[in-house]
Amino acid sequence: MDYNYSETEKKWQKYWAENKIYKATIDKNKPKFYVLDMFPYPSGAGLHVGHPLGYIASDIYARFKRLKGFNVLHPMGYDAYGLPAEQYAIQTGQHPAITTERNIARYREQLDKIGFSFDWDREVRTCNSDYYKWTQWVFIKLFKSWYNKNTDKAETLASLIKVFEINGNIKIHAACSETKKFTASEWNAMTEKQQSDILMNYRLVYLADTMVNWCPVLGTVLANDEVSEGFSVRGGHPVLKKSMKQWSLRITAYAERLLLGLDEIDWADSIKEVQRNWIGKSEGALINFKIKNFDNLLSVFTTRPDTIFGVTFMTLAPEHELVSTITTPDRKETVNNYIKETKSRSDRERMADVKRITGEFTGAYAIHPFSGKEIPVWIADYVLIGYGTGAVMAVPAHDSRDYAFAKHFNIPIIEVISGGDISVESYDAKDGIAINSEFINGMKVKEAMKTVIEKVEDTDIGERQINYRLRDAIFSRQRYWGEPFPIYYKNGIPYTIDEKDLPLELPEVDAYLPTESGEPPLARAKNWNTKDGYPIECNTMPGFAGSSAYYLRYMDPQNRETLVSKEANEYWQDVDLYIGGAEHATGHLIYSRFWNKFLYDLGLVCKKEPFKKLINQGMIQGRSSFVYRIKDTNKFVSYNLKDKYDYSPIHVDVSIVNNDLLNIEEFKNSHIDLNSAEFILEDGKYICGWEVEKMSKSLLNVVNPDALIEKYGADTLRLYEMFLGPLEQHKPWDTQGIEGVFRFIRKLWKLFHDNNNDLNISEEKAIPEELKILHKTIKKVQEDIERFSFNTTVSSFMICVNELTELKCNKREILQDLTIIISPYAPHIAEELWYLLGNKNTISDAAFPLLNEAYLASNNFTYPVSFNGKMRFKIELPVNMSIPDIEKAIITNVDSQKWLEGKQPKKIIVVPQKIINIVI
RNA sequence: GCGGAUGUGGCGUAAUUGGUAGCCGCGCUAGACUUAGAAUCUAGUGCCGAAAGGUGUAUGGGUUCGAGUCCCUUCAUCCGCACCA
Repeated sequence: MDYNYSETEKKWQKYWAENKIYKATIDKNKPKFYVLDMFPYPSGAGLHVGHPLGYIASDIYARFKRLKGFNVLHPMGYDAYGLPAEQYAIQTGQHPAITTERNIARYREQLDKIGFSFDWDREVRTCNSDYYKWTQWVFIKLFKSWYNKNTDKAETLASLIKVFEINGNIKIHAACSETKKFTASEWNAMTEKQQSDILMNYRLVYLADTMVNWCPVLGTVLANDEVSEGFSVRGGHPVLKKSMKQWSLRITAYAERLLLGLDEIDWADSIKEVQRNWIGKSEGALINFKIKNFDNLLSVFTTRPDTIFGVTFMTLAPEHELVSTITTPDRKETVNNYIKETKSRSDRERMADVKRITGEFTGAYAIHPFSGKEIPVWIADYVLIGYGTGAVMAVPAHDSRDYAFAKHFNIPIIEVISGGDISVESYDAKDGIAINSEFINGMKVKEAMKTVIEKVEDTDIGERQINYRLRDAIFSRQRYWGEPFPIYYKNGIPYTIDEKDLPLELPEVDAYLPTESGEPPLARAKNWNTKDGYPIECNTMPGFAGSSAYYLRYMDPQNRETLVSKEANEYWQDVDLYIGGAEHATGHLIYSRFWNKFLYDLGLVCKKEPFKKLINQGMIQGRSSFVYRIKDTNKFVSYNLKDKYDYSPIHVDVSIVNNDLLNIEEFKNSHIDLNSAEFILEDGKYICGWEVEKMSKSLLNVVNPDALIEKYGADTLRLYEMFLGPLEQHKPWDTQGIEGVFRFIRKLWKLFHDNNNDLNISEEKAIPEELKILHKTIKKVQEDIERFSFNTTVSSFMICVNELTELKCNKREILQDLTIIISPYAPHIAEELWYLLGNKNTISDAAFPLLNEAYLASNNFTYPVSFNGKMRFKIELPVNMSIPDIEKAIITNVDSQKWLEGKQPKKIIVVPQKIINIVI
């Protein structure tokens, strides 16, 4: 009999839950620490071993911080709205709430078994009306706000209306959709509908006709981050571009602040880079070109104003509004045909075939603003209507796309920046001297840019401009299982539902499908009207709505008056450590930063950035096993013999493979066709091959944490997940290796117990050697955990226990501190040992032992001695020995003589307490 | 194409600041205990070599007394973005 993990773990989990050991309350005498996991979407498949990786890491960190005297907030909840439950509902008629509830129960059961220190009293579920009330509430705030570029923050719409009434929109500097200028009297004369339409251009959530990503299979529009290469990220269904009236989030107003904020937060460079990319800032100039014979101006955005004298043609997107106006009659037919052709090509086709160069001349000419030369105006699909002005000044000498186009259509190429060879390729680098460029000749690129922009502004033909790739986020979904919009329509004008009437609860419907007229499922709801009979919005909010402020709600989850109280927000402030997957880089992580900045502007939260430190845990990959079927037979050949046959590899369930050995009986029983299978064995065994793949049901390589907990206990699982390797790295799961950690747990137990499994603790004083082992471990563990190196701490625990076992150390003085430092990793066994040592409180209330460097000091140091950088032997010398003495000692040493071979060393390098290197 | 990350034994990995490459664990080999197995324990285990020794951190080069670590080159894998003007 040794350690009974199963009984012990259950006992302490019960104790922790019943005594609410992990309940967090505001305590101003203690510093706060907020550790957050990205809350899961509770899928029907339950957790596999990859899911809890991040939760275990954050739990260890949370428990560690608590031992270090912090007041730790460590909550958990569920991102409960989402497509899978709804798709399931469509198929089965089962209400998604029921499926979701069931999945949550299963998740909770699995999570509980792992022994997390979550404060479950703070649980949130995005689909609960007392939670989504606040999602709707923020929506209303966004609806009633506009972005003032002068103050660089969001303000309430009332302030905007006041300005309109006095000055119209002439002086307003706002983040807004394109709006005609109007005066105060014009404003005051407008109908309510007209005013509403104008205000829509300013609101931070707005209703507008937008080109959206329409996914016919899912029956809904999707945001840009939910689409990848023309397919939906969830489900992989084709996505089309379509113009529809949709709610959008004016996240572009915050582009610059979202970009700047990245410099203040401690996130991995890779993910910051992804966000910078997504925001896609480019600085340059907006320049207006006159068009020959027309009054219209053609404005283009360029990041290379320095190359303006190299413009030899202009290119418009085929959808550009000027195309129909300026195309000459003789070119009309050709141009129209080209437009028609481009329209028929989907985005996906366009992307797939980037190399194809197409375009047509419109017959019109633009006038160069400086040289006055005539420049032909073309249309081509390499220019995107959605970016900049949808038109470019083409400089073939210094832009590779323009170059390819010019070559293809035989348009002149003028070199204006020296440094490249434009007969071969375009010279795109921003490095060189301006030539053939009148007033900027001889200037370097940077100076030339500045000079041109100044001239452009002075002569009133354009202005300095910054562009962003970031688009406003489409915020409505034509689905059932999401937050209803707190919006109703009166005479076609959208109004918000009164805040005091929130939450607007999700209604029941008879089917989770669009109506026959194509309206979203909510249109099926009975009485989906206000009490005055006005129709309520039928779209629902997207997945990221509910996750955008959940970290705030955790601070004050039961508050019925507000999203988060000032007191709670000022105490918990922001998330100190956030752990989750990198797949949310451009979705959740950018939306919630936006959401937070908006709430900050309104004075509702005190921090500009929600997540101070972010760690993206790596993916746990599956280790698939294979058997090899000889073609056209029911015979299977063992791994090392397979090459003698013509075979095909077949996935086999990893649960019937142990250490690459196939359990033949279970394999035969796994399918009727295999009952009569024959095997070609090696040494009487069937050896399976293996490969690292994604962990997935279909590849038969899913490993379930419950089964491992059953067999080895939660502490072992926790330690092993950490032991696998660095948290941020992707790594394959190999169940085999867990045995080593399991042995370690039992070894730890044995330190405290005799051969009869009776507690056996000595009260004797520890010897220096034992103290050195302990304090070496304390030092290593606290250093490693602060740099999130969890795998190395597990090794140092093993080393520590190995060394103490060697010394047969069972002294309380050592073991009690060891129990504390190990408790964040293996909380159950630690709690049990703590209890057995006679402590009455929970180990979570213990203090992390203080490091005493004095125990680590040593009189001697064992120097590795190298000759020309190669280590040859070791020598133990006193640490206080002077360098000349060390040199003397080493030169006269017998071992040195052998390596010197009678030669005189050229040089001896002594790095005290590091190394000795002799150069010969 | 651009940007980012990674590359060390049969496998997962370690080496925090340029200072003993391979810690810890898996696996493997041999042995002990056992009727047998499991479990446990002991020893060994980068590669070549009987040994002495040589060699070795994706590749090739460089800096240095000394490089897995710094610089340059090439290659491979993964991720993100992709006509963004």
